Amino acid sequence: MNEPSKSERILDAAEALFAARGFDGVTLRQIATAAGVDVALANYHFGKKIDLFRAVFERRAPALNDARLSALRAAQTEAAPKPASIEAIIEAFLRPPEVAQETADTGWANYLALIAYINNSPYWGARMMSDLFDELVLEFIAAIKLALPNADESDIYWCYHNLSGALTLTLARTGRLDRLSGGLCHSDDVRAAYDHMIPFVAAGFRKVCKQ
Amino acid sequence: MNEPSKSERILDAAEALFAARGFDGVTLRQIATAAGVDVALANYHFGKKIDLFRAVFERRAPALNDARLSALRAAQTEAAPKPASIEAIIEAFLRPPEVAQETADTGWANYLALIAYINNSPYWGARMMSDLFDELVLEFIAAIKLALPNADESDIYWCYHNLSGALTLTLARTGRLDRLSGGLCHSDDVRAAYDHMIPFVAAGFRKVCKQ
DNA sequence: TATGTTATTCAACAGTTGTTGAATCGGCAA
DNA sequence: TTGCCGATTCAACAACTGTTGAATAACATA
Repeated sequence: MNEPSKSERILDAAEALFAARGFDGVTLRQIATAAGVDVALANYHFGKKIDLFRAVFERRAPALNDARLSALRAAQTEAAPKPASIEAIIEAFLRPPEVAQETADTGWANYLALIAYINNSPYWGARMMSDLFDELVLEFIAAIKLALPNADESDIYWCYHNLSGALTLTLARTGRLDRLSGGLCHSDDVRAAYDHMIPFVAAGFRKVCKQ
Repeated sequence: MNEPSKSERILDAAEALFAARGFDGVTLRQIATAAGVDVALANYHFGKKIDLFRAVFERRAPALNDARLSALRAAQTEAAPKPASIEAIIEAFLRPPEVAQETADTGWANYLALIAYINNSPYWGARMMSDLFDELVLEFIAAIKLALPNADESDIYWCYHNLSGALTLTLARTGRLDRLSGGLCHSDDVRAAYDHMIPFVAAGFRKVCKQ
């Protein structure tokens, strides 16, 4: 495995630090120090600080979108000619981030925590989220409409909102559940989080959409 | 209605700005300007910046905790001698923040957005959240155990995790659902958000805890 | 080798940050 | 009035911020 370039090391360090402390909580000097490079190099490669942030955010998005979309297509193919079930659709939406979180590469875990940070910020992040992920989400919404043909469209969106919230908190890995449960649940146990989230969300969809 | 004191105006301004941009995204000068006071006054009344943040965070917590706890007790009393149902318990947990969000006082909406910000940050906020709210949450967990007597304890905690995530995203009011749904759903419609969240979450609990 | 191009560092800038100590204001008691 | 004390402002500090232009290094091409 060859050494990552300095430009990649900057992205990695920025990814980890932005995820942990947010955009304003990190300085370019902290990033540069963590990456072992000079402060000016970040500007040289990526421009302004906000552009570095965007570069970090965009780096892994295509891979995540691709994994989710192909999982959805696989579920649809398997169920054909009937539409895929909500359980299968939600599984296609949630397993890729689970796999990414479980990877030895901690960069993926950092990246997903960064997504959680942006998704929850009422600030400028909303635009960036929409630009990168809305197209894919609408693909899943369309699939859900087929799975629940009699559901009100707005009900489906509100259910997706709940799904998105549960996923976001899981991605953030705050570790609060560990303390709350007195050690009964461990946030390290990514598998358990998703194994509980998938049936939880699927049941919610069925109930609210009355099917 | 008498004018708020300058110290209260500082808290109000800090509440709104911290909620919108996070701890590091706001300067004391922005807060002072919004409150119409001198920069040094925040230090005089509250000490360091982090202490001002904590003061904002602690100001409305007791009122929220009280509202939730009395709603829980009312639900339990009404159901006695049987235990309160999960639907009733979840309603007691969620309606108080909904009412607070609907209040004409925008301070409450700002405060709840601030809670969402902290609850999702892997950073130092986790400790503050636990200190203020865990005791109350455990009260609700205990009630849920009575409602679902055969459930695994860890399953209940994971379900609460999902509930907490859905609520957190609702409190954040990012407005992302508005764009995603093409205007079909409005984040202003707080009532709709909670009317969908409560049955969604209740069904999730029942499914995962097999009852 | 010499040359041009890219990558990286150095040094410094103007502006902003949280924080503080002294000064001023306001009301209230003696 | 006088004196006192909390509230508020003023002025300034040292440290840090993002950003830039020049200087240097590394490297490919010819």
